[in-house]
Amino acid sequence: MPMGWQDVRDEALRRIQAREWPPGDPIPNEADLADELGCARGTVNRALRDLAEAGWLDRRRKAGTRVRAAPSRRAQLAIPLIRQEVEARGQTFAHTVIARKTASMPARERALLGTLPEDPAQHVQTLYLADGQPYAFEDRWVHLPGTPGFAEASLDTLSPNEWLVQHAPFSRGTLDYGAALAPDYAAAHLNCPSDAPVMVLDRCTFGPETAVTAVRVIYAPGYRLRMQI
Amino acid sequence: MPMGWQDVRDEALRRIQAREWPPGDPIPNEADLADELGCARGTVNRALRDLAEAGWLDRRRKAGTRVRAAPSRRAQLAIPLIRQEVEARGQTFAHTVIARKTASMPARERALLGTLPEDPAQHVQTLYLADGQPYAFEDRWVHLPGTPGFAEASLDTLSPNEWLVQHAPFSRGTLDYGAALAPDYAAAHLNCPSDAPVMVLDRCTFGPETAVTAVRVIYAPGYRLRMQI
DNA sequence: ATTATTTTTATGTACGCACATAATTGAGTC
DNA sequence: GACTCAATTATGTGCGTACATAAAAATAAT
Repeated sequence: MPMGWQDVRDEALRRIQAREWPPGDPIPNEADLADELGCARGTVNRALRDLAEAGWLDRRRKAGTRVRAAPSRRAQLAIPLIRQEVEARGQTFAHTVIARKTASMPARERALLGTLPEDPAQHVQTLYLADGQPYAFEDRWVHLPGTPGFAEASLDTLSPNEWLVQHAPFSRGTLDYGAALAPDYAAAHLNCPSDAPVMVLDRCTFGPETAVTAVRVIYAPGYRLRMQI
Repeated sequence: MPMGWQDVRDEALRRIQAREWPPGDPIPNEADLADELGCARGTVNRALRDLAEAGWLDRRRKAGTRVRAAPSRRAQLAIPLIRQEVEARGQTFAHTVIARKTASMPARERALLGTLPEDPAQHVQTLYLADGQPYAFEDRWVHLPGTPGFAEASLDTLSPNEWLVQHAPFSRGTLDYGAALAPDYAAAHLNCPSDAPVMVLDRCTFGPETAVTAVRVIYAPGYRLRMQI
């Protein structure tokens, strides 16, 4: 029974964790390892590539493969739609569009997205509910040149979040979490005191060509962001 | 010049984003795509696997490959040592161990780690500084059976964070961020009012065999958690 | 019709080979 | 010694083939 790449991966990880391959040290090259473990170099390559992506190894052409001294492990955060987030907790999801108007984008959002003052934009405020209770308040600016159809879209069945995910191709973005006291305008909708500590998410989304949207999400008190290594 | 797997990946992503392959629909199989694009099936396989890992596609044996209707994209958060986090901002890093004593682990941490009441443990409180200013306050319980040598380790040069990363093999863990008002005991050290909103990180770490440590990190006001899609 | 069994099929993985590429090493030169 | 440039070498990638595996589809049995 030959070794699969997952077996090679597990064995290599064992040696790293057991300090047989100490931090900072180079490990044998792919050909030797393949020889030792009795598999093809391609198999070893895939296993080590996987460990490198997970942050255990540093690989450079010719320089070889080394065990990372300070393993900067990567946590993966699956970014779900708010609907999925709520429904995964077994609660019913709903949303209400509180305000929506076409206007010119404020300087802060323009700076984040790199858009022009004259670009048409739309401002949408939405409240997300879980089992009827406020879950998050969203303050969103949509860059209309990057989101054809949004200006005319009804947001009754699809939330702005969902509409954009389904209709606006997006390729990259940034997420920026912080803690703050609930701003007055959000606290009113979230049904919480305005001095409650809340998580605030600033998110920018870009399509392959142009900016899509800048959002500030203010989560209700008690929200937690969970992820795994 | 033949297509590399990254080219295939880009072309497939373009078709997804251009709705040539609409959400929910199956895409051509690997063999046909390879034929069409003029490359080997392995190349297509790697490209599509990559897109599946990034959340764009759903793949199942025999069922084929489909475009995800609701792309649950994944953000990657590189979890750095606090030292690296500080130094990356161009500030000097320092730490102070405020308290350290061997004691039995409280029920809350025991529940998180799944350890026994009689297991020896150590409690360490540390203040992390950036340019001399408080950066984060850490309240840590270390499970000694999973961290041989820690009980006797000096924490003068290496912070608990660094010591554990370098000496204790860890394989998986959980991260849990939330917002809270700075607790009194932390506010005193962080030099901030006790009603300031702060980010709180609860982190559990497990080695291949046994639990390693449970930490609560209270970041100074203004801390932001950044990541990218 | 329903259930059990076989066939089919798309993806998953492995192998061996070849060549590309980057970066270190070392030789040669001033 | 410092610099230039070529040889070396470990990883990165691609191809064609082969077989494994899971699950859908088709067939046979009840």
